[in-house]
Amino acid sequence: MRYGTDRKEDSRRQIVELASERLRRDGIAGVGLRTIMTDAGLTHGAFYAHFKSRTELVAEALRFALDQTRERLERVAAKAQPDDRLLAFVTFYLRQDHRARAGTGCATAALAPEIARLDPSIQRIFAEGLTALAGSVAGFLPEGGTPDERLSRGLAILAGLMGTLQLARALPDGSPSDALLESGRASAIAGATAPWPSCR
Amino acid sequence: MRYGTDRKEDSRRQIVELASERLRRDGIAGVGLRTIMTDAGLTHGAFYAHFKSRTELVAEALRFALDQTRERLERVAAKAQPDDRLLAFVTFYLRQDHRARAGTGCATAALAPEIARLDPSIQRIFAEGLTALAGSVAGFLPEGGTPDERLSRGLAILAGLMGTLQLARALPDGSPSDALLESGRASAIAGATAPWPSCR
DNA sequence: TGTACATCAGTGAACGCGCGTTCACTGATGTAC
DNA sequence: TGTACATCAGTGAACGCGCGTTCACTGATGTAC
Repeated sequence: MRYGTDRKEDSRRQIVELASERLRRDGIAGVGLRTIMTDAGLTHGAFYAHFKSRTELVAEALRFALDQTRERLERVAAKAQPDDRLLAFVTFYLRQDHRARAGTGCATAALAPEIARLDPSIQRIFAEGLTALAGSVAGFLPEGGTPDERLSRGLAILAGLMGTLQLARALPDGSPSDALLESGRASAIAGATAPWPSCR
Repeated sequence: MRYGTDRKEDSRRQIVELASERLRRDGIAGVGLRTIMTDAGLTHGAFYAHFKSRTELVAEALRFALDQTRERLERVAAKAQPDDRLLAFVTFYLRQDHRARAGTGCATAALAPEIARLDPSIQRIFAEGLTALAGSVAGFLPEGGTPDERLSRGLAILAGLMGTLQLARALPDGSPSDALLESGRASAIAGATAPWPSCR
């Protein structure tokens, strides 16, 4: 080993982490390798010492973004009393700060439509991350229902929160966007606590 | 006038329409002018006889896509009895066919995250189309609430449907994706009919 | 401790390619007589 | 009705640029003695 023993691994980890931020902020089709490498304080030529292709980086960065998303929401919920976890999570998710910072925020909200257009290897990573995320949300729900029902409801709640956040981001900052965050919170709580699916 | 009197206008309309389909299918950052012009049976050089820039086309195609989305959902709802309109709309929205064909489907589901990254002139068009769309959805709701409350609820329902459709598209076709469409329908109906926001 | 050497993460020029955009030209059409 | 002309929607080569990718090279570092 020349250089510090972990130097290469540190660089690689940095690239993945900064790429995950860029992908979420600018879109997968919207960032180039030069931008990401510059973020990491390197030149673009060094890229292929770490990854065999852009696709490989996208896959790793997506996995990182999904893991980070789940860790953060679990950490927020863990700080609340069991009965308040769902509320804490929803409040955390539909915050102005989350609206403003897509780069470090929910990976599904930033990337879902784009994922559907990419190749199956990427979609598989997304599906895994999404299922794990929905499982976490399911853990915040009041008791009741089969595991499958709980997971379904977790996914549905996540879909609603994600859609609300996306629309709030697309609207210009201001009261309509703020009101949407507010009504999204109420709607998510209502959807999570309403009897279901018998309510139909 | 040489050529048929409407020839140029016909071409322009065709370009906008086909562009709106491509944008929804491949993403705004994912399509080039050559692809769109080839779709229209023309060569790329003709583009600037119709539009002053790519951005101008994106703006018009987005407007078209949003209008088409709203017209279709209103047409579907209009065919149902007043009390069944919401259900007809939700069922129409979360169909396998809609999941499969993003190009002719809901513009917000295909493009929301990307819109948030584009310039304000595009965001303004999106905000107008989205408000009109939410207004239509509000029209399908049971009576009650102020106009503002109804619009908020329309937006929240749309956000949930849109998010659900995006996630269903990102998952591989199959039973988890089908189940998500199903649970999204139940969740939307529940959210629309539940007392709200007092339910909180 | 000091010097010669081997390693290899990172550099930066270069590749072919597709992008948005420009422009001199073509050729199908309608008009004038 | 037939011919000469004017129009202009559309053609396709060319522009500079940034992309993903490759590769010969550099120079900071650790090792050997």
